[in-house]
Amino acid sequence: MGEGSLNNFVHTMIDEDIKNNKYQGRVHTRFPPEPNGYLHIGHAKSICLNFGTAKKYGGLCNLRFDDTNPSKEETEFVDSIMEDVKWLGFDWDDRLFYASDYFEQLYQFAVKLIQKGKAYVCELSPEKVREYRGTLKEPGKESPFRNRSIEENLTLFEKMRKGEFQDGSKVLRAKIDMSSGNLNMRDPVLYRIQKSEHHRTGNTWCIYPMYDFAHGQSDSIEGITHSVCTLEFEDHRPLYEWFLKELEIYAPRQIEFARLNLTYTVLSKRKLRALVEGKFVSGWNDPRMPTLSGIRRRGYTPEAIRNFCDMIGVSKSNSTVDFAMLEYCVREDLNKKAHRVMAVLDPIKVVITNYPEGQTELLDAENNPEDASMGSRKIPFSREIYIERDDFMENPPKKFHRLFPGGEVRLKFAYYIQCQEIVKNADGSIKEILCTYDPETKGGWSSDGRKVKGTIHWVSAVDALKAEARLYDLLFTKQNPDEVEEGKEFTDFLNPQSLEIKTIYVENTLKNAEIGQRYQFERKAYFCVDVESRKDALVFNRVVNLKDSWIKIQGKENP
RNA sequence: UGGGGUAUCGCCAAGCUGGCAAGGCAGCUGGUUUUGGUCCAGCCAUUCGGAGGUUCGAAUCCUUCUACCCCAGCCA
Repeated sequence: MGEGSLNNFVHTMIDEDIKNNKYQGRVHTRFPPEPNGYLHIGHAKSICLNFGTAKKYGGLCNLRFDDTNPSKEETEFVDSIMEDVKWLGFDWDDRLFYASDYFEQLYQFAVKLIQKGKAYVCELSPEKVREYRGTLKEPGKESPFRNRSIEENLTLFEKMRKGEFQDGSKVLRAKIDMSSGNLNMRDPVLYRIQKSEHHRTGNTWCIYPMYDFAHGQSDSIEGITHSVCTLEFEDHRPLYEWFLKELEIYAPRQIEFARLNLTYTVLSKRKLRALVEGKFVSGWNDPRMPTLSGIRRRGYTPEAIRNFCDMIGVSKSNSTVDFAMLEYCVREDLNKKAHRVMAVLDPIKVVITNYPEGQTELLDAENNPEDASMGSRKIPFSREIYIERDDFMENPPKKFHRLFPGGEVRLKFAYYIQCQEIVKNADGSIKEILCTYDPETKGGWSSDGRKVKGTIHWVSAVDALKAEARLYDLLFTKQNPDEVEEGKEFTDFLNPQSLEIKTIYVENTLKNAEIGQRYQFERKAYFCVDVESRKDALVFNRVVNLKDSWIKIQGKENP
């Protein structure tokens, strides 16, 4: 949907509407978040669908905050939502709206309904309302206040607005059908009394419209053609349509699609909030969170997210997307964009015994083999270097083509080295590895046609910079953390290894790495400079590992 | 017999005017490679939740059964 190129059932419906000249060929959507939390990857699906659809059809998409419940909504959230939508790459131009913009209009709509004898003020307590509503299988009972006169309803409703009644003492209800199989049609509440301050209208109102009474009418006022929402609103559609019909106003078409579910994570505001409030993560923007702010900090790109939304499609079946698909999307994007750089995450020292002591030379290293225009850099090489601990094995298995006693490997961009000796500590662990290099192989090429099986990465010990690496992994150990047995909570399945902090060595060209910059640490993973990073204390977040087929081979050889 | 939905490869998902199952992810085989990365080539549903039926022919139409999801907030 980033390009609006893929088709889906929503587009099929729009195509029909266009063919039938419904809405005169217009396409106008909206993204309607409630500002009561941070946006997550599931919202990205909706954003891409709504803005993407508008783009595809040359239409418009509004950003509208559904702020009808003052007790839950805050300005902090509207700010973060706007930031996230922009970051994702979408623009609402001058069409920023709030349901609260329409409070007066909505009030007048309610008055109209009362005048038509289609709404009444009900004084049943919340408990009684529930009781009278009936159950899923049994019809409800009519409220004793259902047949008040229009005049009395008008007076009472006006007094509600004036603040003459206590919170919860009265509500305005639609008069529809207490025996409907669809509970939403059993005289739904339109307005409740809530004397709390609204983030935008302050204290000018003490009655607030319910979602059902605000959403469709807001869509109508804005001239929305296709009101796309998630599946759970499917049984609200008859009500959505009932209001527009009774109010005799322009009617958009509501279309429902399946919300996103992702393996190994949770995507409900309630649970995400619980993770933040329970300090299981550092905040809404913790790089392990599926929030857009978390994902952004982690190092995901908007392009990768948009591509992901294109890839997963849009349908009505309740599905759970494999987290691997998201990871595929970032790798694909970062492979093209990220500078390659060398970093050793788990160092072991190698001394090149025949290399002159105290000497340092600069070697050429290309920044991205996928894109020559990204140029090259100079990296320092010296007598002592660090290599990755698992790039050396004293007793290598078959097919291990890295460094081992007597073996020769290529140090990427540098020289061929051969392992001569292992120096151990008193406890038997390896202290350092002594190697010799072949001066004729500078740059990593040999003129005699000799072949080496492996190429490994390294950093010059004296030149390397120490840095902090935050290695993130899946937040949960369970594919579906929402599915918990009796007595357990979703937080019981948090992955204790979701964050590992290490001190690593990186090549000194990273000295001026800027916050938000993404790199590929050769042969390891993509990393992104964290917001907490400083010049003298670099911090890198692991975005995602590179694919590693060696672990597969290893598993097969040594089961 | 509450109402509303959904069922196509391990995971997403096309297909819906009936004509003989796209694509992606994952996986598997090979090839290229100064990243065991990328890239390239090949493989991966005789079958479309089950059972009947209509038809020369059905994932697509009809009947019926089954499974799963959503709804009893003065939340959205």
